[in-house]
Amino acid sequence: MKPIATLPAICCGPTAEPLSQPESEELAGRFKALADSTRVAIVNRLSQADEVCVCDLNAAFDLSQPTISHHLKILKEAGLVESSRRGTWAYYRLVPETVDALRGALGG
Amino acid sequence: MKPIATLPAICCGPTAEPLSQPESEELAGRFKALADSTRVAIVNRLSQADEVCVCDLNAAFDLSQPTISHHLKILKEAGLVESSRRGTWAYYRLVPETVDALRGALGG
DNA sequence: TCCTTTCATCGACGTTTTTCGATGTAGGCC
DNA sequence: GGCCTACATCGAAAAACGTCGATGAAAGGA
Repeated sequence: MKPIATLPAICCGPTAEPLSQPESEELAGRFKALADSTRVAIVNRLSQADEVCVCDLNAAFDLSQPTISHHLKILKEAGLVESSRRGTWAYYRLVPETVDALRGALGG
Repeated sequence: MKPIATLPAICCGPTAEPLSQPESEELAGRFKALADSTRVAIVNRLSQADEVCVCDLNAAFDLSQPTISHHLKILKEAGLVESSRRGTWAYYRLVPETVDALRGALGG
């Protein structure tokens, strides 16, 4: 999914204007990234630290390592998360701008 | 899904605290209701009027009437929408408290 | 009463998603 | 080089999801 350049259109607030179909799809795609309890929990965890090692996530959830990797990929493609490697380890962190934009889409 | 009694826990903001698994599931369930472009478009439409007749939604989307009904059911179960019947017609409207709570869960 | 209209529900189908084990890749250490 | 660790990717199985046509239920009119 392409990064959020400008603030996305507002979908649901009192001042919302009609959404084009591509805009609806874009918003739905980002909400889909949060439509899984594991991914919500991962984002929650990332929001409490500057960055988190994948190894910690693997230990924190009762899921296989490929499954965690899969969820991280979905979050990254949605632009909610970014990663960097240092040595053997991969660290993930939240992209606050995307979270903010998503919150803005809900109005307010 | 049970109605939002208190404000839900914050999942993703800078001040977020660890989420229990039921809390993650509850949040993910609400995001899932918005994880479809048709439902985003329906919510967008509802946000622009006090209430909307199902017949108008059927006309506005290039989908079958059962499909629209199905999406409305999902939105209603998520607490994002409520409905009432007057005569033969059913009218749906947004539940702003739920949208606000969801926005609050994203931090801010 | 019978017919029409509006909407919800049912049953089925194809697609997408979640999950796993197996395998691949790359870094660090001996 | 050889091996171990950390992580990503692949391929497959099961579950969930979106969609439709057919049917059901309830209201209004002739």
